[in-house]
Amino acid sequence: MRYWLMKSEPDEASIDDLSNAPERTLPWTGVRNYQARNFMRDTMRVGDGVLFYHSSCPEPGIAGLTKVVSTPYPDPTQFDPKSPYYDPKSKPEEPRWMLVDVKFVKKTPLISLAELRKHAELADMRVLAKGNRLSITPVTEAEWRFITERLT
DNA sequence: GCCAACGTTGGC
DNA sequence: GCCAACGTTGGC
Repeated sequence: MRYWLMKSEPDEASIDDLSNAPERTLPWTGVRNYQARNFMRDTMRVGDGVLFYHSSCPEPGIAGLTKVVSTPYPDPTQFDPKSPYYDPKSKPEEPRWMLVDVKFVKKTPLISLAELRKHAELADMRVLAKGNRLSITPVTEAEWRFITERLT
């Protein structure tokens, strides 16, 4: 069992959108970064815990707890010419972008970026590293426990 | 809107 | 394979 933090712009998919989705589950579409893709394709397992993070918004921070509920499969938006995530270089017989489904577990009071930065226990979190732009980052068990037991 | 940081592209 | 140019991310 591993732990992750996944960023989503709430304008596109917020924790409430996830909560209101059928089965409270959404496919994690739109990742177009190889490192983030590799995490979903190669390392994630069904049942992994996911911190759901709101980014590029007035109040960035952790907004809820979710979990991985599928094995990897091709992101359908890469083949849809009308999608902003369309990738003309990707072919169905050799899909470039893979994703997993993520399911709502619970909403948390928003744990802001500033709050996360206050705690020495979280100082090494990948998502807080200077210059980090990865939308999916690993979270250690200690970080997960600190956040889920102490900050929510 | 700014801009630092980073990933990708493409010419060579 | 190098690396400059360009595009994107994302907090502020």
